Amino acid sequence: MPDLLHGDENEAAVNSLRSAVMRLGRRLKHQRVDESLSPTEMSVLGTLARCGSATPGELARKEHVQPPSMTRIVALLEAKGLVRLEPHPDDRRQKVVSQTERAEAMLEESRRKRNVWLASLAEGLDDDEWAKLRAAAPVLEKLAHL
Amino acid sequence: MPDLLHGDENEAAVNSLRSAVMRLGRRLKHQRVDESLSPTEMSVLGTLARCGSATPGELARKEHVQPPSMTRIVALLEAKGLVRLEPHPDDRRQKVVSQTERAEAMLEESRRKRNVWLASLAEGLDDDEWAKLRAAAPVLEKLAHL
DNA sequence: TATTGTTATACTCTATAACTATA
DNA sequence: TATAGTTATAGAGTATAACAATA
Repeated sequence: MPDLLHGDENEAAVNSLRSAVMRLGRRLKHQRVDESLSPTEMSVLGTLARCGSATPGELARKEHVQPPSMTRIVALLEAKGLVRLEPHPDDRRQKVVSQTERAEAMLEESRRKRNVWLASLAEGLDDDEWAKLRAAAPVLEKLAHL
Repeated sequence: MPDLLHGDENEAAVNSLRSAVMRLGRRLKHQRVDESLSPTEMSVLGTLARCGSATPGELARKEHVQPPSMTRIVALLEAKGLVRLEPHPDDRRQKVVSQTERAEAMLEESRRKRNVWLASLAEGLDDDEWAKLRAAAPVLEKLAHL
């Protein structure tokens, strides 16, 4: 029984995590690397960069967004030339969304910009704190999908 | 030069963190412990529980929200009987916000409800992962305020 | 009949700008 | 003149409900 050992600590961690996630989320909203891209749009591009391509439904599930919201997001990305929509080979109801070359270039550029923010953060965190963040990052990702 | 040792890992962590924070934030929005309380309202109550009392301006800065937004949030909390507003002793422009007994009871109740969600999460994370979350939680809090 | 995606609509949260009162 | 808070308004992002097309 793993959690019984640290039940209270886990609960405290969840409280702390929730508060921190909400506040960090608001900060991240303001420090967009690209002014014209919302956090979710950015996240979708990141997913496509990792997975190659996906249907709108898959993207909606991954981003924890309802299908109509993803329809809108994909349409915005397409209008910006960052995403391509193609018919699904097997199922004519579905569509296949994939990133364009322009999206790849934009992600590279945004990575460069992110380093500026990263540098400013690095001044406030020590090695040990960074190590803890690196260790927790994959767990947070897992948590977001659990 | 601390960060040069793990510069790439830190950058990857930041990418991963941002994505995870945005997705987790959306999940948390949906799993409110109290349907009638927004995440920020909840966060404000948490802050008041920790700090005792604060002015609207202090709360706005802590939550990374603009003053007019905090005005609205405080008004909503007051209407729900969770917060009390009193005149500032030294400065008649300011106000002092503090939580009511009802807020304390509600926080206790919400803590109980949170355990349900916690229990479901515990099934998906092992001891090691929980340890990483516990270690990173204070760093995330710090990051949110940096 | 179930599922994928879309359209139309409304809501929640936050921001900006302009204003009031106090310092 | 500067600061704390408020009012009024607008905008971004998401949700729900109803619908179309395909399985």
